[in-house]
Amino acid sequence: MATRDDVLGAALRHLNTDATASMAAIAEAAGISRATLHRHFAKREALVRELGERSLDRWERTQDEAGIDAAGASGDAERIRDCATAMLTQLVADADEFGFTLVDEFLCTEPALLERTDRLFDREVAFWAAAQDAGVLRRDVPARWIGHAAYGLLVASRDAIRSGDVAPRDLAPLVLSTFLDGASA
Amino acid sequence: MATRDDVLGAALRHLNTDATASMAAIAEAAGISRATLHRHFAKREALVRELGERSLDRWERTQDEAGIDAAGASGDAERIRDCATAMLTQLVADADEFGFTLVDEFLCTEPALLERTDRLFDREVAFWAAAQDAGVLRRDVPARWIGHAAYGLLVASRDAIRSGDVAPRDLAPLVLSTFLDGASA
DNA sequence: CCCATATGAGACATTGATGTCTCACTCGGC
DNA sequence: GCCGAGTGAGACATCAATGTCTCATATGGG
Repeated sequence: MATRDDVLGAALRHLNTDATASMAAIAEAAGISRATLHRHFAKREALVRELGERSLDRWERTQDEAGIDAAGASGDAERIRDCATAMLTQLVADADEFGFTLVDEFLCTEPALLERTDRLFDREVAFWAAAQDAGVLRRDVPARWIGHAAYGLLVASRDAIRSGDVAPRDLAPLVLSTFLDGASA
Repeated sequence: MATRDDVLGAALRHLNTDATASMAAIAEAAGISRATLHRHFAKREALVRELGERSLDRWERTQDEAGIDAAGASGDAERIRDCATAMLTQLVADADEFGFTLVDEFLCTEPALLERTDRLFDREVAFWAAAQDAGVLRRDVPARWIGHAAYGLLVASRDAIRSGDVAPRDLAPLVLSTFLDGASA
């Protein structure tokens, strides 16, 4: 018997390959009937919203485990650099796992999720600002732009994996190094 | 009387704010009736596909006008750097105008468009590879990754504009400088 | 002024997905 | 062996969007 979490996992994997999949397709991918899927999640919205929540849970956990608040507050350059490295490395893995939530249309119209996204983004931006203050990141660009750039590189990393251009294993250092040092020689 | 191009333009602008807009919504945004919209584009697919084509036209034109083939073949570092700057600056504007085509689900499932996208991407990657050979870009990352990273930063630029975090006018230098030099101090 | 063309309004059939419900089955524990 | 919770299969109503069609209108050129 498939547990709710199993179903959620299968749905996530399938939506990662086709973000517009119908309930029927999701059920089939999860190896259960459409009726059973509806017993777990009354409406498609509820399923997708829950995946969105989990994605944000993961993002928040990644921020927590990297300790961005404490690291930012410390003002210690070395510590901030390590923290950024740890967080981005984990975020690359998260982006791979939660792929479709990065760009999903529906999730961008869900006020509750949107607000939480903003909160997490702001938290991250505060960290980038602290990194600027500590001399780890350049000060001549807005901290919010740095946040967007990091997001963009995560989208790029997902794309690189999907198109088979980069092995998942090599990706994190690539993203990290591009984020910090750019593409210039 | 709204010309076909007017309709296409209005559709593009509206789809940039809501990529899942119905034909009814698009018609209303274009200031015409649903019937007239259907006279211009028999099916929604046809409308979106044409916008995809135009987006690729623009991408190709931007590559052409920047002269990436000749610049790449020249092997001249200065020339390549200027070319990259010109192209990326234009691509930021293109990404703003053609926004939704960057991430649209449907366009990613249309074989014809997909193939053309690949061709243009490959062409650009060849230019990045030439930039590596000329010592303009670092050689320790795959050229294809550089291509993905550039794409990711375009997504980021669109995001930054939409969320109002960066003025459109400031965006190009920001993207360019982040692409080349990264976020590091 | 008249006519041809393009349009708007709206009816209509179709389609695909959604969400609800029933009924029969099966498998595991008692 | 029996019972009950969970399941699958499938019927069913609903809904939103699509695409087609008709007809009345207006608008602009000749």
